[in-house]
Amino acid sequence: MAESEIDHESATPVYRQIAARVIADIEHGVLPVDRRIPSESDMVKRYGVARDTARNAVAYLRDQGYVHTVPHRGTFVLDRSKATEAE
Amino acid sequence: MAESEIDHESATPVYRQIAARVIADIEHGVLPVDRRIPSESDMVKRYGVARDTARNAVAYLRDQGYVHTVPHRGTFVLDRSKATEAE
DNA sequence: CTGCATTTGTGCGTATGTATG
DNA sequence: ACATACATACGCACAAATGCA
Repeated sequence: MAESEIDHESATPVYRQIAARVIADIEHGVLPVDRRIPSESDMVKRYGVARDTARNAVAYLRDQGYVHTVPHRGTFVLDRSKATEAE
Repeated sequence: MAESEIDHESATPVYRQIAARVIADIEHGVLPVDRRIPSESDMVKRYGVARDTARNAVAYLRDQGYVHTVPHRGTFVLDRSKATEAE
């Protein structure tokens, strides 16, 4: 389903829209635990956004406990089954 | 914890409060001439303010002749001993 | 070991929109 | 109208670490 384009007019920030896609891929198993999610550059190319925005999306995912970033290697899906979230 | 927190209720703008700290560090030699002052990101993290506010603080410091900014490098302490201020 | 591509880290420049006092 | 402040978003440049041929 490619009905998913970034909507710059939406009230939902672009970085949240991108994060939502990654989350969906995680939830649907497209991105299993330990799998590397698309790099910032990938997001820039795929969605035509600024790197800043891609970084924001990744930061958000990290914030939500979905992934963890390894410097210079990438950002990987975390195992949330036994997550210890504080919300 | 820090005795020096930003006071959002103060009549003194947040950016001026932050600038005042940097100035104090300069005056006290904590930040010697040519030393890079905390980046905008640092200020954002340390004081929990928006980048816009951090930028305002730096702009103010520049305005007062305390520092000079080198694009993509950082903002550095100026030698004011022989300052040529226009005031 | 060397060179190169990839990827994240860092830092500033700029602009827009929103909200408050 | 204006200053202050926050959030978002695009752009540019360079550094540093990693991985692999």
